[in-house]
Amino acid sequence: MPRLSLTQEEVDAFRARAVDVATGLFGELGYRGVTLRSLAAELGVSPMTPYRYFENKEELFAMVRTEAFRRFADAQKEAARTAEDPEEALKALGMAYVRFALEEPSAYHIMFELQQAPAGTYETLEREQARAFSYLHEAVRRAIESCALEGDPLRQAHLLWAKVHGLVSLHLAGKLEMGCSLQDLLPEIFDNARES
Amino acid sequence: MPRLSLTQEEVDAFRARAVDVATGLFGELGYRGVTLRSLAAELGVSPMTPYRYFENKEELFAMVRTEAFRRFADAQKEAARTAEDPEEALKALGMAYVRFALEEPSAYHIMFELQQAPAGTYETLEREQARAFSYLHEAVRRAIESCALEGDPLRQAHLLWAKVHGLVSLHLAGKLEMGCSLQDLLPEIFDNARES
DNA sequence: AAAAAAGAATTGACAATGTAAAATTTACGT
DNA sequence: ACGTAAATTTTACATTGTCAATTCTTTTTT
Repeated sequence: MPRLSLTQEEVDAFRARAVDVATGLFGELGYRGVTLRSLAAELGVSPMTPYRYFENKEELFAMVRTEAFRRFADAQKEAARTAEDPEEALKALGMAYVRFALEEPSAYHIMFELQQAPAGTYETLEREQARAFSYLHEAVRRAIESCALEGDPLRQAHLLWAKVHGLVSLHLAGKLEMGCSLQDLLPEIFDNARES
Repeated sequence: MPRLSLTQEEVDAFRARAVDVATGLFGELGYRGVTLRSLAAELGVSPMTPYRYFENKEELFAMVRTEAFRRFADAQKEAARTAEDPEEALKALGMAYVRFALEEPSAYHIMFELQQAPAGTYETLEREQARAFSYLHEAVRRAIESCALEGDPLRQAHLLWAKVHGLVSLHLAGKLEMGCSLQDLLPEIFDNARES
């Protein structure tokens, strides 16, 4: 009886390469702008080959988003790890958040695209999303514990997230150009956070 | 020389009806989910008829967004008009903002979709977007003038907008379900605003 | 009132896409 | 070497956006 010719490593390698290329394409051209044929061409394989590694375009897209969230979550994790006291941690997380959004705007676009697949469709994606938020949640919890912040941790974490995300969204949507840049507004958010 | 058979009113009427139907479809199914054929069927005309009234699908979509922004801007305008003092105005604008997002979530989705056409493509759309923001901007200006708020008007207006938009986005993306609802978080934002 | 003219609507057609199914190639165990 | 099953490619098709040709309507001109 013959064996598999594709090892798990090979499968993973192809997927990783495809996701990598697709990340650029999706970010640049949007979901509609990417065709599986062009992706296949970019990868140097025939049009149907990706279907051996991805269920369909939707799943490929989900994987691209998942990877983006993974990178983002890793950056958050690192920021949280580096900081010493809770207050520093919050600032570091905010900086890391914005840095990611500015360095990978297309990834950020894709991550927070409002048109979502019905919840529960892609577990890994949702797990990475949750993980990305967890570091902020934890940092806020500690900040409150050490009295650098007040209120309910989850609530305050959401508020902070909302503020930064809102700001970044408006910035990326080009709505902050009128003399008001992200850099200008960011500190205000952190200063604000301390006193509520 | 022969005359037009279609009066401007008839053209506008068809466009309005098409935009109305399309609003529901786009909101429910997303851009990809809507086909001009299905829209035409819904309107009871042949597949190509919409092309007499819209350049293409993209323009139809832009018109749908424009109308959504117009409704939103009108709601903001009304909220600003009703309020007596500047502080009330701010609160009223925030309430109106959230009310619109909750009552027309699909419109809100479409309005703030991150995948944008290159700026300058649809003037009317951009004009309505700017108008939607202008009422908040003006209210903040007055609040600062009457010392209910401090700082630079444009800056503070952007901050407020970012906060509310961020919160609403997270809510609509289903990211605030964990015991933290929009209703809970909203007041915090307004309280916060007064002290920066 | 009939014909002409041009606008409006429909129909037909085509290229691009997602993807299913068939056909082919490749690689491994015997 | 050879058979077998996996991997890939090739074919094929339905759906879409949209152009072009055709038909239908309405209005002006004679």
